[in-house]
Amino acid sequence: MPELPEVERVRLTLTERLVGQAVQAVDVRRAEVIRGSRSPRDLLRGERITSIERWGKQLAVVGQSGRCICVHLGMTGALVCADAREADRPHTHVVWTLAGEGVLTFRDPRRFGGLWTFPNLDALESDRWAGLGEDALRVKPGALHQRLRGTRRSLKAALLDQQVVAGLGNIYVDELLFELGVDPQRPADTLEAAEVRRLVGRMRRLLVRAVAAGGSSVRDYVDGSGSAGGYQLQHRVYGRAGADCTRCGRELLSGVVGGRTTVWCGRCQS
DNA sequence: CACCACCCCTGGACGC
DNA sequence: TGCGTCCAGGGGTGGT
Repeated sequence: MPELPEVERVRLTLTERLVGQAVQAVDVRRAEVIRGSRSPRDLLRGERITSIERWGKQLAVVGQSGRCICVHLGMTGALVCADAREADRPHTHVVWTLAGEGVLTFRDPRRFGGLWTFPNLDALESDRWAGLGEDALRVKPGALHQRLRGTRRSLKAALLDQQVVAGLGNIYVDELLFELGVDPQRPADTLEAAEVRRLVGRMRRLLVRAVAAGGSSVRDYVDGSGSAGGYQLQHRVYGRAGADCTRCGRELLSGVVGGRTTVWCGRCQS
């Protein structure tokens, strides 16, 4: 579930709790979640954490040497900095013991997420993040228009594609298309420049509001301090198939678009 | 290029 | 109570 707003909440909460802390020990309980070197040094043992970065739905925990760990939360991943009891929770695959007190844990029941280690942030950016589109909070209308023009897929499928723009998932694409009043099946290459400008503006507003509300906790998302978000209470379409459109009252439709369950209003989005 | 089926994996909801 | 089935959607892959 973690999309840009949730991952940004993790970044903000971990920045508060983790930056400046030193990693004393690393316990890898399930090695296959680490794609890349498993050397304790590469997992930041003995390092002080200097920053937490984000690109789209991915995070980087950066150490003083420049070494970094890229974290992708997948569907059910959580990166939590809390007291040592956090390490006892099921599906906790990696535990970093911090020098002061407390631990950082990577937990992921479904294991769609994972960790990638890099010698420095430049290597992460060039080897892994270079394949992503621009971050959804930073992309400019011109650049996005360029990408959308190049594909005949549905707008929904294009916006879900992390190579087009990084950070949106099923929840926020559906919410955004409702805000825009645009049919999810509309071909991406039919949007005009003015429409893309409006899309970028609404996308930014939607994401900023979702971050401010703590992100969406639909099932099990929690931030870097273990707290759930509240934006799920403001969803207009996601998870509301069959309910009434908040704008016109008509029953919301549900179907598969871009390979994903999609909810929209047949009247407001046509 | 676009779409599809299928894969990774677990938990929760639901029907009987 | 418990069991089977389906679904959730972050990704990837290989075939049509």
